[in-house]
Amino acid sequence: MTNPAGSRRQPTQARARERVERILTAATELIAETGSDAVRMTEVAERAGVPIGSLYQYFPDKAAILRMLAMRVMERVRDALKQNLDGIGSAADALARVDAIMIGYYGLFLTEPVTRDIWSATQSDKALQELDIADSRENGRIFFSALKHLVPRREHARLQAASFLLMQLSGAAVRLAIAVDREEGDRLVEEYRLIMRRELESLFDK
Amino acid sequence: MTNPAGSRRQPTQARARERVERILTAATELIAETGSDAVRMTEVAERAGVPIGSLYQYFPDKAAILRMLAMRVMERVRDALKQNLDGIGSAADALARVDAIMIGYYGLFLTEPVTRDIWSATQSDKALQELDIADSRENGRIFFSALKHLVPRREHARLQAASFLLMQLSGAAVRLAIAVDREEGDRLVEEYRLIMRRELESLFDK
DNA sequence: GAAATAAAGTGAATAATCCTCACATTTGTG
DNA sequence: CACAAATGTGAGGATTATTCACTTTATTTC
Repeated sequence: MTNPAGSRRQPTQARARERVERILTAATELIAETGSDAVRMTEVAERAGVPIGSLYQYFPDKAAILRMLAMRVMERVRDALKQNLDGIGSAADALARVDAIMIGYYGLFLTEPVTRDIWSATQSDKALQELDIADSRENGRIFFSALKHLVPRREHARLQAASFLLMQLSGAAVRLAIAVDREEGDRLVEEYRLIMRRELESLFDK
Repeated sequence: MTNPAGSRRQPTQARARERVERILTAATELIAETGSDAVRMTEVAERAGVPIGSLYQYFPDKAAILRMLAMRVMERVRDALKQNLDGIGSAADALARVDAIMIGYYGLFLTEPVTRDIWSATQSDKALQELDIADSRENGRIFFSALKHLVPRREHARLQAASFLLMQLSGAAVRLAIAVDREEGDRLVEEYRLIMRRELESLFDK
């Protein structure tokens, strides 16, 4: 079970790794074109230029492909989060960082429609919902670590809960924003940034 | 297309209405037992004690059944929302109402696990995600109407965006809370109530 | 560098499951 | 009661995910 997207053979040779990439690329394109439900395994195989059997060599089932793609998006978001949170100096600094995180988060999906399509599909199965929650939890931990030295007197339990919750709410806000038209989405993200800022101020207070 | 869950024959005779109820009940039970993905149409038919053809008499496809169930849950939530928002007198009153709404919202899923299972499944298909957004929008309108007389000077666009966003975030917060263990869920809902309260205060301010 | 082992590749065949449709039965109506 | 409308039925067609027995290619061993 070393393959986190499910358990099948792990590609070790370069040839196999390329093949897996081809499969993922083909799946991504098809999801963007027709939505994840309408994607057929044979289509993925055909577009990737591999026989159907090869798909099942590396992915236990169709959902695993989507899971893998979702995990890659999550990784990118997490990397950006880490980078944005690195070396926070003060409370004021933290507020600016969080603002930047949200703008970047939203921007990622706006500028890469393909990424958005994958992300939207990420709710489409129970395993993915669990993955999403685990992801928020992990991001929450990172967020918590970055902030806790700024609020040494704030009880940890609350700060942890707030971090976890904010990560999940941020995802929800962004998902909503990219699902509506651009103008409204912008307004929603702006409003959410105010909410987040206020929550942080509240954690910093006293 | 009078049937909002899709378009098929609308049951008019009592016999047919009962049948539809039996189908929905059976589907609900199976979703609770195995998750919506694993539910087979033949199983639903068998448990409901009707032939497979009858399912398709009233539901165009499998997703329509889930859609119908989700809509019923949404209706219940909406009714509770309306009731809780009826005749708000003051800003302080509004804060109390919103608190009650969240507690009731969370409580609904805690006390009725079956309802929770349906609700969790509500993300499992694109049409349902759209339904969820439309639902938040409608709830946002109701929320907006209930509050706008309290903040006549606040620009409508922002209040509308905030209402819409809060309804969606509330759903996300509750979904998260019921997905984790009880203790943590309680803490998350509590934190979210603070967030919501602060957002309202901010709208009332100035 | 030949033999042995492991990894990767293959696609026709199988299995799972949704959904249809032509016909039977029941209910409502003049 | 005769006729129309609504409802009920389930074997089977259609689609599509997945398997698996076998071949080919790469890597390791001696």
